[in-house]
Amino acid sequence: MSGFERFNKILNLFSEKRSSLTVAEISEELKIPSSTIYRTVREMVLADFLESAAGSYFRLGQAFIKFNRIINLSDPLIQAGEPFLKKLANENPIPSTNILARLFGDKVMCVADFKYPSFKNNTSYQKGRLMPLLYGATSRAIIMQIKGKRLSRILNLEGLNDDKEQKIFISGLDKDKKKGFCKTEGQVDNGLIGFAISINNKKLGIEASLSSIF
Amino acid sequence: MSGFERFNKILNLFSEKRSSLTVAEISEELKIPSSTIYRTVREMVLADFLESAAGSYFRLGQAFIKFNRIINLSDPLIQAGEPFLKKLANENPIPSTNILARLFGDKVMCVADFKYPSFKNNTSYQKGRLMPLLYGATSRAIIMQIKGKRLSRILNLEGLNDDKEQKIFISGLDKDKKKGFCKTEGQVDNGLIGFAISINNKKLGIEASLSSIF
DNA sequence: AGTAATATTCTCAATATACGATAAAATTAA
DNA sequence: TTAATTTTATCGTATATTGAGAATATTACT
Repeated sequence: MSGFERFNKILNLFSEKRSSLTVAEISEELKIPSSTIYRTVREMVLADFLESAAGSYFRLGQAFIKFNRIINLSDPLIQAGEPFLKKLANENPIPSTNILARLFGDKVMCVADFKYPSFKNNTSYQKGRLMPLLYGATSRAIIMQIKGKRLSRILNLEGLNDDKEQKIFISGLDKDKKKGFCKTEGQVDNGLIGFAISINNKKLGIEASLSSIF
Repeated sequence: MSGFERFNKILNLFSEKRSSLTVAEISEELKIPSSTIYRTVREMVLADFLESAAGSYFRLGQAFIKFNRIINLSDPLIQAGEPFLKKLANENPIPSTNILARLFGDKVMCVADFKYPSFKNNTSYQKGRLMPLLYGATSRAIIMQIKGKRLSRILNLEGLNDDKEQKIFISGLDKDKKKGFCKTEGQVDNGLIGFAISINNKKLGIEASLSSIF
């Protein structure tokens, strides 16, 4: 295993549910001797990718907050779209959450959001959370842009293996394409309605969507 | 140079001002052959720490957005303090920005903020931005907690080398300690006033502050 | 405080792997 | 199309990384 691979594997042990780990736990998970993990963890702490917490636990470090800020300030999609999100929320007569989401590999991630103050529901699309591609208007308006082999590869990855089902799904997408927007109800969050349109920029390699959820 | 070190050095070339780089630029900056950089960058792209942009440029990748979210959801200081920030802003008769900041090494970083909607000024303390320790109430309420050798080591690092000046600075801190809070005017942002109190938790190794700026 | 238990760092020799020079291929620009 | 640039692949060598185990430091407990 290469050095970087280990580094990456360690970080990916951290999750919403498991936000701190001991060296012993990391060592156990990755089946790597703890002397090696100690060394790597020390490096990562020094570089602020991890920080040591109480009880010999380690947590994700401030480097992520720092780099996240740089992305927010510089990402062309976020820069272009964020002001628009507020406008959208304020002009919408119904209180809503408004989301800018992007395709990364075979997952969708919300990269910017604006929640109208009086909108009280919780939505599953949250900045930084990876979401599956098949459900919800936010995701559909993205997958709508993909076609041919790439599309069916992704559908398979997402568990839509059956040929018939794929065809039905794709013909549904085609209808939305003609309409120019997606509307879904309760596909992701019970009781919530999503409206979405596609955004893309070939030059920048961006496949995204803009959506309102209410 | 170790693999991890290179990885870290590459990431730290990215900044607010320079948010995308080519392999040639990275190679030039780090004085490392581009064949090596290509290999490393490829690994980093694969792991979502970088993403390729238009014109053979590379940008910081979505991994940072993802891990930043995990931190926001799990960091004990943010979890405990964030709801309080809103309350503070709403109860304050003057529109303000309210900030939770933490010490990392020898720099202060804002980790959570809440800006009252009608507060229109821009403040230098922004989530994820590293700030120097010596100026502004936000930082003073943190450095107030440090003493002895560690304090003077940090003061030296921050450029306060003169012995006399150090004493003056420290006696100023002592006065604030007695008062129990810090108040500064225009030390960081012209025309803005900051109020701050210290927060710390030895068990968690957290040295922080809660501040209102208006 | 003193002792036991854990956590962390250090040492060192074997080995894997990262390195960089260069060539080849692929992509982009003209 | 050709030329220029970007990216990947190859490969022998040097070197950094590895893991076992010892040594030390820190924490927990009595």
